[in-house]
Amino acid sequence: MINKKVLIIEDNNDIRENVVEILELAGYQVFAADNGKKGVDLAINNKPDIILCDIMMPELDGYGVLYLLNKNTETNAIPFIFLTAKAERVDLRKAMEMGADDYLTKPFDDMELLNAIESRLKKKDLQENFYSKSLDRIANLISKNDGLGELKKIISERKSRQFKKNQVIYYEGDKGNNIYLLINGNVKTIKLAEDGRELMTGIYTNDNYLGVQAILSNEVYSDTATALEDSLVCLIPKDQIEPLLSQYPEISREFIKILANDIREKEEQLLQLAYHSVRKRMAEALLRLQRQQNNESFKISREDLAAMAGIATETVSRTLSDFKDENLIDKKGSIITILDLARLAKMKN
Amino acid sequence: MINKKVLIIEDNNDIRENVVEILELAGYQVFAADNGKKGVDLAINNKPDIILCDIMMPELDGYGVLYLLNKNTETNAIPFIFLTAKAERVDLRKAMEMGADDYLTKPFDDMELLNAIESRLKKKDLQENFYSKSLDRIANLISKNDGLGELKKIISERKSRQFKKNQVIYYEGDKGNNIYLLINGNVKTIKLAEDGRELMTGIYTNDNYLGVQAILSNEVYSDTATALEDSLVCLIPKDQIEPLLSQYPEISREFIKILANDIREKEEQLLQLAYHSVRKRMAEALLRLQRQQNNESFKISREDLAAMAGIATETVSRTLSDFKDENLIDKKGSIITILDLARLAKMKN
DNA sequence: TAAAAAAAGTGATCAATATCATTTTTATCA
DNA sequence: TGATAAAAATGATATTGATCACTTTTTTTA
Repeated sequence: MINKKVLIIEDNNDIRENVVEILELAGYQVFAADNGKKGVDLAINNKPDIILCDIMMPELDGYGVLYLLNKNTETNAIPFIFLTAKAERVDLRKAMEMGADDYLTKPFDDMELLNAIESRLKKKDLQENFYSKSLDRIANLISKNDGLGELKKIISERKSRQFKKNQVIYYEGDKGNNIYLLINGNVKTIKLAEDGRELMTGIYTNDNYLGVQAILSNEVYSDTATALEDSLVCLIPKDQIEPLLSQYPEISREFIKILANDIREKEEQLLQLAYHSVRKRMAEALLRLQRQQNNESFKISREDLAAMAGIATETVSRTLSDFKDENLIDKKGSIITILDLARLAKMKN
Repeated sequence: MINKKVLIIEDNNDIRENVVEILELAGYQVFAADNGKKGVDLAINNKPDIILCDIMMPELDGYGVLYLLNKNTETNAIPFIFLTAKAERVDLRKAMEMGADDYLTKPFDDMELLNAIESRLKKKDLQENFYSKSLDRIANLISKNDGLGELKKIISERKSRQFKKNQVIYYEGDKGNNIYLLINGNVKTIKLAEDGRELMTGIYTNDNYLGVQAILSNEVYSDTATALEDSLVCLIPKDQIEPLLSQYPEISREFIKILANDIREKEEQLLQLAYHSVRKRMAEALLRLQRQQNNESFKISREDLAAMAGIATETVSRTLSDFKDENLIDKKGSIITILDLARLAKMKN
């Protein structure tokens, strides 16, 4: 087996050299950088299997490193571990939402370090394993004719990428670079109103494509996609999609269907927002979740429900309580179970 | 010049024979049917230039004849004149909205009959003339490469069809048979809520395509398209579109763009419906109309405005009155003029 | 051009739901 | 596990915009 490559980015010489020593002893091939900029360069040129990175650094701090590596399709799937002093822990949450996979609090001992690296590499392996298994399912979805075969090939050759709960996959207004195929997990797309309230424009699950509209129309993303739970995603770059579209009409057809469906759903949603009561909109949102998850039980925050139905969170709470009293649903914390699907669907107001 | 062909459908022998006699004397080639069914057959087989049709008839009444001929792409562009007894005038309005071009009240004299036919044929000629002139404009829109050239050819070979104000072009739930290219006029698409209120999902003007989503996804129309004013439309049948899609990726691309745009607009509308105040939604609707018509002044009913913004007509009246007081708009009857575009666009609530 | 019909506008009232403030429950972390 | 933070629920209140009933204006038709 070839030695795994580790990149350490850390400005403190003592710590950095110490880490290099330990890792080399443990049999890893180690690259080291003493600031963020050099670190990013090393990452891009050497494609390490895992990256350790300090937060407070001159030139480019750890957040910046993570941000840059995430933007790059060649490096965004590499596991990323932050090294942090206790004081910096406050804003670590944001970092985790940006896509960091783990963090180590300084000072850490040898075993802590080695365990963290090993377990993260193992998780990554499991993930890739899972991805290649998922490809069979996807292969079945994409029927067998020529053009779609090409699409399948591209998907199977791409690396998957894990997005953590609440991590943003793309932002509204970002230049569209990828179509995202959701292998496993749940993702919402939202639009932000001027006053900061958000409206959920879509909710996606296994085998759904995200960002199709922006890529195919050559525009920026028109909404923000956020993982509702840890989600495994395959990124299909625009420049790989485009030649397929001109060559294989079947692929265009496939995407046209996705878009057309999207329009139908959005029109339905429009009608609901315009004229349905809050009760009815709540019911519709619950049914949509049930359909999406293919399960009577699901976990969702009141905030997300509010964004789905376009109402206030307090009103969501009240309406859900009413529904529970009427034995339409059951709820325990953030887990909601639909008890009477038929009656929920027939709700008049 | 070849004699124009006239079809008369009338169960009363005296009237029918009299009409045949007059028309033949006037130099028309005349076909006659004594009931609706035979009339429809004759129309389909002989492609008359104009059809005269009684309303009250055995077998199939005049409305049924009009309905059937409208459904048929070969006959739906033929001018259609109703012959009606005074008593039947009450429900004639519906007939006109179904697409009848004129009506004659029985009894009518020779000159009335001949004038009606002649003026209708002349109008039809003018319309076709206008259509072929419009084709240049459309040719410029559709750029020059191969596939789009094919599309252009199809459009230029198709007959145009005139829809009258308030006439329905297609209904929500109808099997999608055509893409409609709006040559001239204004069309709205609406969805009907269970309680009968309608929400405008789109508004279309010159050079816009209608029904694309249904045709490309092979589904039924997801909304109802109605002419807001007399509108000239080119019908492009599904079976002519489909081979183009598989052959020419440029055409798929063209339609993909249309769909993607549609999604963007609908998402924007969703956000507005969800969180914007009535004032703001009214402002957005007015701006949308201004953009659409490319003119600060436009004619629109309070009812349509209500359907656009998803609010009650009375509230539309009130809000417009407020806007007028604030010198944002001017209004005279159903004609609204935007006075302060910038301030309307910046409206906060 | 007058009469009739339709559309638009207005006032009063009411219901739905947002908002604010607070309490209770659930989830997270050392 | 207990402490702390976050999420959910609840109560009181305010506001928006729908609805109903009616008047006025505009448009259509004979």
